[in-house]
Amino acid sequence: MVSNIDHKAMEALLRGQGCANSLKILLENGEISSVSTKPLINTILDSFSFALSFVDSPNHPPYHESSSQNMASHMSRRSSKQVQHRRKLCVAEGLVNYRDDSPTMCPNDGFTWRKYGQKTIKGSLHKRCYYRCTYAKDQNCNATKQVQKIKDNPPVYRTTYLGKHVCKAVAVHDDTYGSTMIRFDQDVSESIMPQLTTIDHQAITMEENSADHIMNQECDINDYLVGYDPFWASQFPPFPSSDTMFLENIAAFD
DNA sequence: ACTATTTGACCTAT
DNA sequence: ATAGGTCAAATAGT
Repeated sequence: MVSNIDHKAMEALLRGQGCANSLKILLENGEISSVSTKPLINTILDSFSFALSFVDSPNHPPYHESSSQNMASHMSRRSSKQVQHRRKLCVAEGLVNYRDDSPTMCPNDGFTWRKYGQKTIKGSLHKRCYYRCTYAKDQNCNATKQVQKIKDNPPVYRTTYLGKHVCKAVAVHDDTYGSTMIRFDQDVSESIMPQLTTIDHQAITMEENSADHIMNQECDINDYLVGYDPFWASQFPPFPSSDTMFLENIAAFD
């Protein structure tokens, strides 16, 4: 059973893939220009950002309902302090945690962030940077993220998202940011993006393993390739090129 | 002047 | 005592 939230996230992913397909056709036809490709690229990035934003959705039913149950089942085996710390880390009270390893330092995640610190991490060559939502004060948004370079060649940055966004800022796009491409030629529910699977899985993962293994998506960047799949192409017709289309669709979701 | 970033100090958990 | 996370004054950029 797919929830409404999952459906919307899937719609956004399909939209992104539709644009990727359109971009592919343009490239194959040699119709390459910033005018024709930029809107497509922007929409692809925004679609994925929008889909990711659902992961942080406070209304995500599977997370609130079942993750609490999972937590409760594990609490009996842990001290209250341990549980409190674990909660602070990630799991309880609607907090959503998601880790992304990307070849870019600032993946376009649809939100704007303000840096508030950095630390040298023991055993790591690179400092960890701490960001909080730009609207942390204005809208009491408690979302934060940590970015740390974990590989040099090729450069890979690990971004760990903590807390949930309650601000109204969505889909802020910045062309200087890169993106992580996703392969669509496998089972969508399990292989494309682990963060789109049920939060149950995340909670269990975090309990059974150390926090360092939460949603670890450390992959070779060559794994992130968009493939053409006739099934998805049939599910998603060619997408009109428009910078505003995505925001309009967001409004429609409200 | 306003906003964002830097960075040493401070706090908390282990 | 140490490590990781946050604060806040100083600084830089616009």
